[in-house]
Amino acid sequence: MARSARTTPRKSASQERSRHTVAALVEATARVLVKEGYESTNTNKIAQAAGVSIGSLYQYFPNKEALVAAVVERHKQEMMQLFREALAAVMARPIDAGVRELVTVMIDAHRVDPKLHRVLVEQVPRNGRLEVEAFDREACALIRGYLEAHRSELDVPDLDMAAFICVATVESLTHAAVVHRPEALSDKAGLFVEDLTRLVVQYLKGSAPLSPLHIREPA
Amino acid sequence: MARSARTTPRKSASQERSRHTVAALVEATARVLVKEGYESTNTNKIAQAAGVSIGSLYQYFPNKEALVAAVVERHKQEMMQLFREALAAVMARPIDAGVRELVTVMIDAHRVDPKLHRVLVEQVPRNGRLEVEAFDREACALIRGYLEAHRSELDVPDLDMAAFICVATVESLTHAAVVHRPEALSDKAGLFVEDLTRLVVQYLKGSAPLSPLHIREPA
Amino acid sequence: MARSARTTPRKSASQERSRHTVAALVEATARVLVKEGYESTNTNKIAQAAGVSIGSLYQYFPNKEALVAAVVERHKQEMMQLFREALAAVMARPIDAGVRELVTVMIDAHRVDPKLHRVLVEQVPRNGRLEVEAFDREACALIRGYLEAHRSELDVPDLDMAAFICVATVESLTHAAVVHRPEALSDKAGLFVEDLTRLVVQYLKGSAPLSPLHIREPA
Amino acid sequence: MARSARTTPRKSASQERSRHTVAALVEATARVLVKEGYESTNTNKIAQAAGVSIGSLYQYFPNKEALVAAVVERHKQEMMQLFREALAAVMARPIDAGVRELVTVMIDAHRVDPKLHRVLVEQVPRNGRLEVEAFDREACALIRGYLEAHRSELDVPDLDMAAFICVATVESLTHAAVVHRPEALSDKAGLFVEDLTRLVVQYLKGSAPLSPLHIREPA
DNA sequence: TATGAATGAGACTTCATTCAT
DNA sequence: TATGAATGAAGTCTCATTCAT
Repeated sequence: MARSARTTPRKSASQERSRHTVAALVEATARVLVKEGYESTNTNKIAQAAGVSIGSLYQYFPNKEALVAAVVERHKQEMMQLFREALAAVMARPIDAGVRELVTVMIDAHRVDPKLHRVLVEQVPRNGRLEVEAFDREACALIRGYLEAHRSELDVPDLDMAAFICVATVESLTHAAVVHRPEALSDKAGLFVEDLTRLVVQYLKGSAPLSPLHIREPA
Repeated sequence: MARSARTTPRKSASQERSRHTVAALVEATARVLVKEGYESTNTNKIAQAAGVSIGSLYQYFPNKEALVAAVVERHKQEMMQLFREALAAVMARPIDAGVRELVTVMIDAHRVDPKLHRVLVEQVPRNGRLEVEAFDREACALIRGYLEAHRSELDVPDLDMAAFICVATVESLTHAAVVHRPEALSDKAGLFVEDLTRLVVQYLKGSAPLSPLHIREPA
Repeated sequence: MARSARTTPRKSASQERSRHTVAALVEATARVLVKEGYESTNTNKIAQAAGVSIGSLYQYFPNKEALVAAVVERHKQEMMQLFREALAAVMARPIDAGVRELVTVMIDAHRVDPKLHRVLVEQVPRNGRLEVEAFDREACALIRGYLEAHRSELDVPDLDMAAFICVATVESLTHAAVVHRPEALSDKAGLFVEDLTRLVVQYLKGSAPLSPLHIREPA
Repeated sequence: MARSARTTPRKSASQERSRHTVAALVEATARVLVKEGYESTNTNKIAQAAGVSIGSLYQYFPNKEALVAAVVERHKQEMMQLFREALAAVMARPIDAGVRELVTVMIDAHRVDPKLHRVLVEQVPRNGRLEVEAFDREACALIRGYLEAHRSELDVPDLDMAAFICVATVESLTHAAVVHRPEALSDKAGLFVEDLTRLVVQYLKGSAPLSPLHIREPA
């Protein structure tokens, strides 16, 4: 199968035309992915959709996975960019207002190209190499910074754990809502945002410690 | 063909030998899936692993997808069974104790066959037909029953939304922890369970109305 | 492939139940052939259509070809029977009335089970063994007898050739009309019969010898 | 699938190399068909016989049927070409000389590649799509033109019917003779041509109205 | 650098036939 | 004698990738 190989572009596309070809290929991959699904996506279709010969495709990408990886990367960067900007804008605000804002931004981020997002999350195999890795390390690190800056507002023992839980919770609930319960976002607009915000904020602020009696010893 | 075709078994395996063959095939599919990953899994390997001829495989399953769907179904049923039992046992207990128990069970459930679970969730394409659908409707319905029974303890506006959020949160955090942060489960044993329980319980009990006033000092 | 083998039934179906099973299989083969076409006909479908197990099928027929051959044979016998009867009834009548009658009978014969006839003629491969052999030796022989009995009415040099030409002409034109020009049989009812009769009768009676001038020497 | 799919080539083979490949495939199909018969012909054998990879075969033809269809088409064109030329050459000649010439040409046409012709006619399933359609519409139309030009020589009520009968008669008798009675063409050379010519000419000229009175004494 | 024809491994699937029960 | 589960040879077709032009 020769399905070993790297997942990185072949040349750095220094020249103008090259850059254009590469961009066309990545864009075409995204389009084909959305239209056909991962299984039915193949390099011939991609090349055709890009208006590029199959030979040229392999000039720039060593294999199909590399193309998909490029799409994933581009998509991640777009979402991350929104997230970074939102976080910067929110850094100084207190937890609950900040979280609500971030939650709103995450939902919007999932709506940038929801069909593509869905294909990437649901159909693209994640073999270690090719991580959509929703609960991304970078997002965790960024959020950790925010939490640190607001340490005094929080009541959690471990910031790493807290960051992980926040990121994972928001990401997965947002994704689930966008994909499986679109009505939760439209019908009862606002309700989902509020609930999700409350979920996170209360967790972080830990207003009501659980009664110590209920703590079970590890099995 | 763009991957059409059904995903349901071909005969109901009325006779003894058939039943055995079908079981062997499903089991073999699970093993191959874990060992090879979804992409490299093919009907020949499955037939061989099952000690069955390729012809017999196609006697009972129209294609690879149907085999994988059977594995998914079996896996879902196993997890659901654990979940149902736990819920029944916990029904009378108050929210915080109950949630902690359920969270514990869910984590255990993810450890029944974590490698298989991971493959099913991460690599099996979910084309609508073949839903792993982690945040399963059935789980939501069951949890909704539990929440209803404890309505007085709760402070949430919408039980459907609450059930959805609980299920999705626990499922995805548990999965993420098992898969991406195994250390969170072993290193700081108990901490993850506690955090996750707290996350859910505080959300449900809504003890702290969201307002910037509620800033608490660290414990 | 093991596609060598005989084309004859395995047992003589001496017993009652056997005879019934054999008949059911032949009938089922005909039905499946009509419904599915030759290519898609297979022994499993035949067995199922006959309400007989695949094992039993092979008890009576060594292979698929034998089943089809049995259908062909049955069909040929049915048509032949009509032909024999008509010929007997017509034996004493003069050529043109006789031919008209025979032509009419042949057309009717093609309408007994035209769908089956079409499948047998158009789709069943004729590998020497399995001859539909439209211009059948037997028909030629029978017709030759009729022509002999009317030798004085005829103007043909060679009765074998004449019989062959008559049979082949009527058979192929009738078949072509039934299959490709059904309108020729319905729209202008009678016209086709008249034309075909005239074609044959004039040939046999040779009313107008071709002018000897036009005879070309063999190349 | 019950044999769906198209029967038309995939690309039009614009480039030189392509054209060569396509030609090689069609030629190889004809050779394999003759050597192995339709049933045993398969795409692997064709590709190998063409000295082309199986992949290339599928680049140009979607399936075996399409290849066979191309062979049928080519064969039909070749025969049609002979027929058209003969018809043009004969157009001005009177019916009996013209018909004799055309009959001779048709026999010769069947001898261009008689083995292939036999396989195409006898073994290739004719599923509507893939019509050998011996009594071809085009031939009927051409002959109709010839008959029209000689309307005054004829005594037939309907030219369409007459054209159909001529074409069908000559085609099927010629085929039957070539395939089933080769001796009729060699042993008594000329006799078959004469008989067939007489058959057609007398039918067309209708010199002898059908009536029992017209009994003639043997020559 | 671009092109697209060619490649061929290998996946999928069918179905005639056997054989243990 | 009937059954139908099992077999596996054989065929179809796809698609990632190469390479001559």
